[in-house]
Amino acid sequence: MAKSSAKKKREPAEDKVGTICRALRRAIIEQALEPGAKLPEDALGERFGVSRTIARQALGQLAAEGLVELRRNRIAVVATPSWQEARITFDVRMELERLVVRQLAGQLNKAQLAELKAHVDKEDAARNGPDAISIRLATEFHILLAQMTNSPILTRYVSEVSYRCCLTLSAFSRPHSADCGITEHRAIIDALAKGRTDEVMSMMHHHLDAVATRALVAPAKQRSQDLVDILAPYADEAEAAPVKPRRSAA
Amino acid sequence: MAKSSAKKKREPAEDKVGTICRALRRAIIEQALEPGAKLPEDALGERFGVSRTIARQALGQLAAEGLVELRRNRIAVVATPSWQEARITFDVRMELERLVVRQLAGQLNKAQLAELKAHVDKEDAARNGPDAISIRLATEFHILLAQMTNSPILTRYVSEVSYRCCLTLSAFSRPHSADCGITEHRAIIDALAKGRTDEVMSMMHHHLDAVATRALVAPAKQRSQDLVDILAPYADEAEAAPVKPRRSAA
DNA sequence: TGCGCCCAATATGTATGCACTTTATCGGGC
DNA sequence: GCCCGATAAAGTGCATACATATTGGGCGCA
Repeated sequence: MAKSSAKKKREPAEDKVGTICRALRRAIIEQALEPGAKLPEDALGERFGVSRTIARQALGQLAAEGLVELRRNRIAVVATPSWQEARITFDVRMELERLVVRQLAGQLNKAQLAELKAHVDKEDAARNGPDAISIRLATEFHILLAQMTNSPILTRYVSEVSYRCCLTLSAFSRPHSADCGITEHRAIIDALAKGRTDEVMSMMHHHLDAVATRALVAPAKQRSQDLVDILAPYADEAEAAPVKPRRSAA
Repeated sequence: MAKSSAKKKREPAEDKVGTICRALRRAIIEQALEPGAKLPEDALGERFGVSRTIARQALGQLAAEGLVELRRNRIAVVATPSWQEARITFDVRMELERLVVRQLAGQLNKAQLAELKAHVDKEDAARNGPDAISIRLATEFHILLAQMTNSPILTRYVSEVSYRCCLTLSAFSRPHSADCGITEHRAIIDALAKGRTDEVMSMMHHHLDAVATRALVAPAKQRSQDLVDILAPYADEAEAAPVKPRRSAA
């Protein structure tokens, strides 16, 4: 809302790379693109009406965010987070979001609080819709919080790690096990409004811990992954040698 | 073109983009490139013997890491962190590194401990050398720790935020005020070896807090920046006047 | 003298072409 | 029938070319 007010005759900044990135990000977190899905530069370029150059830049950016994997001379694919990485990813996210609410506690004005509540209402409305939408909205709630800190780097890190958690959810969690608790979101808003710093930090901690636990209770859904992914955790045991897991000829 | 025999030579993968990134990163954290320094694609390409395409990709990656600023249709420049961003950057770093040592406490083998000690010895040897080298080595110590967690994302985030802290140091700290305490590094290694998790987390916290405090005691050195940088915070109010909550500039 | 406009030099934004690598297809030997 | 090597197709790696935007300087006019 506030961001469109300062626009004058600002042309469509022509940010083609950003457009493609946003589209792909959304497709990925809504699970339209599952982990491992191929992303050929040609196809992307054709779909978005740009050349491979632009598609390639977009893929590069998403790779920097950890959402896609870029292998030399190979088709880029949607990243496939490993199970043990999932744990630490959620840990990182917990700490970052604790920082966010620490910054925000007691600092939000009425407009911001209203925006947050409106967003949770949207989550509520989408509760019975497809899982993917719920997950996206829940993630966007956390990103919205981060943006309100007015700190670019905190926003960037929280966004990235949240998207990555989304990806993890889409890789490991069973249907309906991954929804962010809407009630907890409301409680966090309330605690933020009242400026109870320690309390809201603790709430955020437990909230994300609950999400992680619900999602990672068991390494389910592994069946759909490639064989090498299933074997990855076992291969790690013997990682003392710098040997790289090579995919056996199928 | 059949490989006549079973000879499979692994080429050095020719990672040109990565090479340029590493070179620029190092130049930036050693303050050979100060914040605000221009980075024209042509010049980079010529210097590294590649085309603009590659130089551009490298700049894109560094921009994703927050080390360079990319403005549309304008020459890329080394990022100029703002003073209030510096505070939150160090906060993020503190939390991330607490996670690192939490993972590592009591888990390191002798070879790893020896590697850490050897690195601190290098820091010690460089103590009387140029500041830039000391800062780089101190930063690399923290990155080395992160790498030992064997977690790519933790490594990536710690690296990025550490580099960014370096950049902040180079922008704000006065000579000799920024050196990481070597004694504290040794103490951290010792506590890690003894597996005292809570203690080492606390030590890391205070260690980084001390670095931040030494570095950010006062917004000095602003004078050396370009005028536009000094005026940036004030310009922000002009262009986004409407409803944006204003942060008080020190 | 000083202000403002126009134009060339410079630099970025993007598409396209070519070389090389990987992958898929197909035919022959065991 | 199955495995293996050759060959074609597909895709990426990279450089170059051209279009467009910004910057700096010179010239004219008040």
